[in-house]
Amino acid sequence: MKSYNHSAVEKKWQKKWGKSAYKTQDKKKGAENFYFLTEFPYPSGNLHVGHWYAFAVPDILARYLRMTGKNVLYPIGFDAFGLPAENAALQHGLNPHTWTYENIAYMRKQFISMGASFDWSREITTCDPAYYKWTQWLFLKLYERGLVYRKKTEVNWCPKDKTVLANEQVKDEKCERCGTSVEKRKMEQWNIKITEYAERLLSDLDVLDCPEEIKIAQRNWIGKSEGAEIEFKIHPTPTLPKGKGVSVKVFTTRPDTLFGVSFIALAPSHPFAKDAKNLRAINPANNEEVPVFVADYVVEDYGTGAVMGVPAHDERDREFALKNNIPVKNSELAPKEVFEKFAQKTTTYKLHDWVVSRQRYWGTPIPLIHCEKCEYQPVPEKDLPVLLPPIKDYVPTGDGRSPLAKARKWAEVKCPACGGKAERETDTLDTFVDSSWYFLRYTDPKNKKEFASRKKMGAWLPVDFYSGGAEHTTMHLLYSRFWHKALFDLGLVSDKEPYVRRMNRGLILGSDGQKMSKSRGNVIDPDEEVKQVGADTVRIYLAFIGPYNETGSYPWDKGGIAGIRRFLERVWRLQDKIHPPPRKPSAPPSKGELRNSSLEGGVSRRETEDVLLHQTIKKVGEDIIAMKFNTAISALMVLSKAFESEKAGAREDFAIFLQLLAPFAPHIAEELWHENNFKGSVHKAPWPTYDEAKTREASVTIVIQVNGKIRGSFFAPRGVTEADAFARAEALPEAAARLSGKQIKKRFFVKDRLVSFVTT
RNA sequence: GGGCGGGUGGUGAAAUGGUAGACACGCCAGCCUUAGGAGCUGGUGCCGCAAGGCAUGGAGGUUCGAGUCCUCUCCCGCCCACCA
Repeated sequence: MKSYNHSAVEKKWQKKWGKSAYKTQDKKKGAENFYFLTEFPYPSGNLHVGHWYAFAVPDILARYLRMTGKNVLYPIGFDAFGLPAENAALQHGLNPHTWTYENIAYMRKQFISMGASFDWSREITTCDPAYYKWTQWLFLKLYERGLVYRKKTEVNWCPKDKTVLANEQVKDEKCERCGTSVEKRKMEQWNIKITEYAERLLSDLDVLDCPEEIKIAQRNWIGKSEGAEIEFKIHPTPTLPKGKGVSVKVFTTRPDTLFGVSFIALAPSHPFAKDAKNLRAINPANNEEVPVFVADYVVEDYGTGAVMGVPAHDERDREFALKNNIPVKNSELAPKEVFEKFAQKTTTYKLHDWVVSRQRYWGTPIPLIHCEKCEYQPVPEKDLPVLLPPIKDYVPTGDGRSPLAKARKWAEVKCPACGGKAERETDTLDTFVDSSWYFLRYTDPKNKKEFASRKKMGAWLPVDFYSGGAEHTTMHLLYSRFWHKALFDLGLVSDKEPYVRRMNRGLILGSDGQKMSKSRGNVIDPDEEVKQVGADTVRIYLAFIGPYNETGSYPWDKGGIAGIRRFLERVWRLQDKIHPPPRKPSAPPSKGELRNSSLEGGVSRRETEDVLLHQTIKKVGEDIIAMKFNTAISALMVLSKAFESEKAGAREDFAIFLQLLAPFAPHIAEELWHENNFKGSVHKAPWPTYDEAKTREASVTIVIQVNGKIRGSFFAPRGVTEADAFARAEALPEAAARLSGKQIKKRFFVKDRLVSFVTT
């Protein structure tokens, strides 16, 4: 027999499958559609182990679903706009476009080396004008509906480089490039009214099938809080506008502490902040005058940007009061009838509107035109897409605008409304906009007339299962849910929620248990691992490392991967044992079985094997669906060991084993399938079925407990009666010794499992 | 400070309230050998010669029976943070 040459096997099948083997039709006779989505990657340069974890492991589920008869859409694409491309341009003089597309080409090859069953005919790239035309179109739909508005928002500003900085460009409040302290600066930005959907985003979480922790994270992010606004009249002072009705509204969740108020605190940006020193506020409940302060701890855009200071009840209020020699009023709580007179019930959310303007080059151009006379006008649909113009100088402008503002020819246009002189918006869109609708495009990626046709979307949406990283639980997941709801209201999609089921995967750490990073020197290069042990081994290793359905973190272990390789070597050698049909009479029982069941139940070896086979088919299928690949693989290992111990294995059993292995190790399974003359492709073979009755052994082990301690066990036929079990147990010497001379007060019987005695 | 996850052998981990540690790594012993970091067999939670006892971060509780349920507490990780 040939030895297991993983690279020959993998290359051979990857070549045979090519790019079209997993091309998905919108309809397949007799097969139900299943849309299985994984978050698409940013084309950062090359695949790291995290990519393998994100794409190769879910591929197990995609392949399994296909074998169970589902018509599975498992697409791939690239979230290709973003800052790193622009940084590469600035630092190394590369063109962001070239940089991005070269990365994509390289990563595509790596994805193929994974043996992932992506439908490459549906590949999408968000920086492709054919894609971002529709990002712009959808953005304008939201604009027309009044969901997009302009507002002054704080940005990070580097005074030396005279540029806006992204959060990730700010390290310890200093500019990453020059080390200058970053300032906060207010700039006009485009905002999307996600807060208008806060209530629906909250309530529709109930229908989402995902772990409770994801729902909780979203609820907390939305941060609904029931509270009250209370108006404090301001004692007139010369500096404030004259006239009656000058007052400060505070927001509180504890209006009942109104009697304990000893000061008012304003956010530094509050309109009265400048005059705070001279102001006195009047508590409406008791007409007491209290001082007004400005305090850093009051958040400007939460509540009303002003709080009532109750040092007796609030830790931060107390701290502030102590520092400023404000008296602490040990209060009495106000009765409901009293505070309700002054407190206006309100609901606030922590969720902020979504700032989508970016002063960046490498993003989707915002399709708006500014005219002196007509203000902002949308770019007419016939002029979409607004193409990103090629430029040579990616250095940001000194006034905080995107480098695009330097492309004068591109920026200067006629106003679509009045035909007068006008200028394009030169900011680009946050890349979270691009990724808020990408899964819609996968259903109809080549459509030139629509972002996706109703019919195609109808075939696949909503997404049946969405797998991704925990870091996207709040931002991306919430943005895309919002976007979908907005499109639903516009009548553009048919579902209120984009995803039916969502799961977060864990994290792969370096072998030192630390997060993988170049600076720590613990980065694993998947290409190198694939070269040494093969893609199948790396796939199974990652799936085996820990439960995929939990957000734990698992260190990469060199020894562990060698163990998986050993497993596949053993699988390879199993073919030596294959015996052609008809089945041989059963072989003599092994030691293990003597210990187990054959003495008691009188079962033959063949029956015992059947039980294990049926148990394994059941377990592997159930575990794959639950994304518990680690225990599925363990079951396959157990089955392979059982086959190994046989002198000659049945051909049909080996076929079943290969079918079970196929989703995990697609190449070796296909090779062995082919080499042993099974028909067609193992990946087109149906998933093996099991007989529930045959998953149960004929004999069971009954455990004996006396006063809560385990004192022994015995074999009995399955279904043994309560009376028989007690009689057998009491007769057993180890139990009898504990029971003699005592009175049995209580007996418990758990069918096919346990008897328990309680004595005096 | 808030929220959310976790604490089980030397390690990654298993375990519908019913024999804790499946499977795998590592380690130990032996076999084989073309002397390889290969393969095979057996062993491997802790204490103990044994009988037996003790073990799922710690302390209580419920139960015939708790890793699993309840209360308190300590520690670790992640996310958000002067969010009233």
